[in-house]
Amino acid sequence: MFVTKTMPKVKRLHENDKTNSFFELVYQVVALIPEGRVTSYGAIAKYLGAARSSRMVGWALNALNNSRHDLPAHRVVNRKGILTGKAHFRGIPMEELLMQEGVKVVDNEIQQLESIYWDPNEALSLDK
DNA sequence: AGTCTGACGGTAT
DNA sequence: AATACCGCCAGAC
Repeated sequence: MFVTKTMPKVKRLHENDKTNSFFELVYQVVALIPEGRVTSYGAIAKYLGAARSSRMVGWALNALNNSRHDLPAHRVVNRKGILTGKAHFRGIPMEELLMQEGVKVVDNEIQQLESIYWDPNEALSLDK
């Protein structure tokens, strides 16, 4: 399920299969977010070729709630660095998960977002 | 089958 | 600066 250097393939997969692969693609990208870094729903959507489907990224992560997984969903925040998905976390709070990785969070908002922001559009650039 | 609802984001007002 | 609007589309009814 997880992909590393084959992300370009992911794009092709998306083009070929427009049914329900979107969630899987989201999970693949989320799995690649480095510890201590965060990205946004919109950035993931854009990387998957669905720039205007950021809401679906959140929806995809929401679907994780009822199943076991090892995805760092807490590393996905909105474009301003606000922990908008906080309410959906069970067990360890999203904020705490981030703190454990050294990410500073104050009042639901990530501090110094720019310095830890991880953009799949750059990190997983197809040009590389 | 039709409607509604979002872990969003951009564009307009 | 703040608010409003709406496209996106899979699922739940």
